[in-house]
Amino acid sequence: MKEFLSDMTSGDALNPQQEEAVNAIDGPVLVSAAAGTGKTKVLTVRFSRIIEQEKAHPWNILAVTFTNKAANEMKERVSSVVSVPVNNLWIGTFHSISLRILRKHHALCDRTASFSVIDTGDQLSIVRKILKSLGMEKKVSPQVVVARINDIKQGMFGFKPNLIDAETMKIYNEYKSNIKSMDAFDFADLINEAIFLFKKYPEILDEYSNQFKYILVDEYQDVNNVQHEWIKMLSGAHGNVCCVGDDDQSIYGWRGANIENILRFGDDFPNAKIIRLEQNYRSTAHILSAASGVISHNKRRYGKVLKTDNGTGEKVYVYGLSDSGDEAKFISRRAEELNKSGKAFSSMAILVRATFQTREFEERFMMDGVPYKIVGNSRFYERQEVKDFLAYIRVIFSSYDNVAFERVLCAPRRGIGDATIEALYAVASQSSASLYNAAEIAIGDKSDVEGIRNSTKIRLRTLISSIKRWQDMAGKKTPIEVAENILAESGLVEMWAEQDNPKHGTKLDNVRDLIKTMEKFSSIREFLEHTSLLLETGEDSVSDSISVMTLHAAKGLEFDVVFLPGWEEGVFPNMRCIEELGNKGLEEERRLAYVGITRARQKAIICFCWSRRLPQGWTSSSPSRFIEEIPAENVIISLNQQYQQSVQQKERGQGLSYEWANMFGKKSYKEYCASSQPEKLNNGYKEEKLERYTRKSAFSVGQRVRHPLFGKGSVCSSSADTVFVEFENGMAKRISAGFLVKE
DNA sequence: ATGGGTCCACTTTTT
DNA sequence: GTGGACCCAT
Repeated sequence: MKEFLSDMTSGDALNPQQEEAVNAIDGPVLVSAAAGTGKTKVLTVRFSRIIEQEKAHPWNILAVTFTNKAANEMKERVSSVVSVPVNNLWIGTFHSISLRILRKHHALCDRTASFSVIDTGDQLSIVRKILKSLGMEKKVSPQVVVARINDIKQGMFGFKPNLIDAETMKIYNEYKSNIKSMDAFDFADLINEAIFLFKKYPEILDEYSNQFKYILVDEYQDVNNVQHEWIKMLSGAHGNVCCVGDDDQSIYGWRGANIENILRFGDDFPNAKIIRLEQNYRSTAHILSAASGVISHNKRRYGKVLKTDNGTGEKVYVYGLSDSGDEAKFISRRAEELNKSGKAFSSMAILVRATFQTREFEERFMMDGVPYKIVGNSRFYERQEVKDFLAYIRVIFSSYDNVAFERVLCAPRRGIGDATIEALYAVASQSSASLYNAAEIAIGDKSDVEGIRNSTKIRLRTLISSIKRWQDMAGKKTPIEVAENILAESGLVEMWAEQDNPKHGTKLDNVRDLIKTMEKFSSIREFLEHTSLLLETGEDSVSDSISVMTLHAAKGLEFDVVFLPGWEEGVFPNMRCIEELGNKGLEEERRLAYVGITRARQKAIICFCWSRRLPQGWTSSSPSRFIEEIPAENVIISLNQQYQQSVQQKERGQGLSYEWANMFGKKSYKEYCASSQPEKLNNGYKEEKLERYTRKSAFSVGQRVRHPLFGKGSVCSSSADTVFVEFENGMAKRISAGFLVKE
């Protein structure tokens, strides 16, 4: 088996704990690997060592990761050492591995070989339809129903389905039969159906557990109950399972991840060996202590001591700014300065709690000419034009795909509307056929479907014949040729051109980007599989750019400099998390904070704002409790001038709130500033420099103003042309400066 | 019956 | 800025 190793890797320098983790090949092993301790290295070396010791062939090792990104990285690393075609390797996400298994046994799960995989958006439109048909559209929001359906499927209710009320169950069952008639599975189904197969057909389980002699699981702390069962079943025969994870980085509880799975590994797998990796190779001591300080406030955890030889380094820097625009400006300037002093933009990242925060940075970077990229869930596949285009491809591939066909009917508008679609659905359910089949029936010469006029019938006929032509092409030509033909003849291009806003990249360009990736696929089927599991799109790693992404997307990555904006109560920790899940939610938020800080090799810069532009409007906010939780000796806190003024204002008016009192160590704001106001930032960046960048506003903070409609009030914060005012009638609003008169 | 308009609430994190 | 629900002119 050594012949598969292109290179002997035993020379890789591993520390004693890593070495132990790599060599404990047989039997259950849990590697508790804290941030930056070489977890990926252990996994890949272990992979090749199994082969090196002639324990198994490369295709007898199953490696499961959580994200596609992690899977791709692992594939890359492994294939640099193991000379086997990537397609023979079983490295992938739970979803992609399950999909591979289901494709092979599709008939046993009541699906055709070309079943499709639907995404959350599709789920939403199906549920919307169901709610309408049950007359419940006013009663529950489809989002809530979809979330609930996924909760059920992800094993959030354990094995007690009686916890679910009858109404939800009714929708749930309706949804299930809908999906089946569409010849589709949703994400959760992929894993559930695999388990179903294993249970119902023991010979299939045997087949796979014999094949997978060794199982490696990455990010074990994020495994949900269903995935946990999946692993247990596959490893049951031999128990050769190695799970790597960090309980302090479990951040997918909302998706069903159950942190208890990692905490109780020893109960699940008796005689399990537990190995801890605590030597950190990534960050400096200040950063590590800051992160450890924060996470130590969590109760339910293994607890660990992180060590580093990387030197003391710089303290974590915390900066208070007046508003989210200032925050973006500050980070943009700071990044530019660091870049001028020799740091590549690509070694810096901005990690946000929620995607809406990225917008402010996009705008700022565009203005300042700082190269940036929004990483990860770019929502590319959720773009309207991408979905439009993919709908055509999906219909060509599977005529059962109702969601896609409905979209095709209406994009572009072709004189077919709600009434026709409803009529078609009626036909479909009557003859238990798909929407597409219903259309085929309806356009027949003799058919006379109620609610469809003759003119509509002609339009439908044109569309169906186009689709038939494309289907025919798909059998003979390359995916790209088919795609180009669709673009040319569907009318999509014209529609997008009309909708396009010249400010952004055009919709056609976005779709062209997608079409470019089709090159890699020899069939539409392969291409759709790629898109259905939302694999990475283009590699836009062309230029040296700063990365902007969510904290979730940042897990597993590292950067020299990490900016952590938006550390305010409500944003981070996120209010809804705490409301919905209480202390459990708070602990998960704290783990996110831990993930964020530990991404940094050299510098971690945290920001918080006095007022923030949220999607709904402006709010004033107080600093995140996580800031207080950073040990004082590892952090420098300072406030910009506008922030100071705002605090003074507040102090004078109604006294410091409880958060403030904590924040400043029970001192008044003035005492606080006197004692700890730092003159310089670590690299000589002076306070006044930031001020110079701040455009003068017509109104100063605290200024009394009058508005023609809302009456008198005082200014809380203001930028050049917008002012945030707290009115005497209790309202607080963001007002354009032109409407305000000084009192 | 269709589609353009306008008003509305809504955005936590992802396979 | 975004998508959906709803209204009204065609």
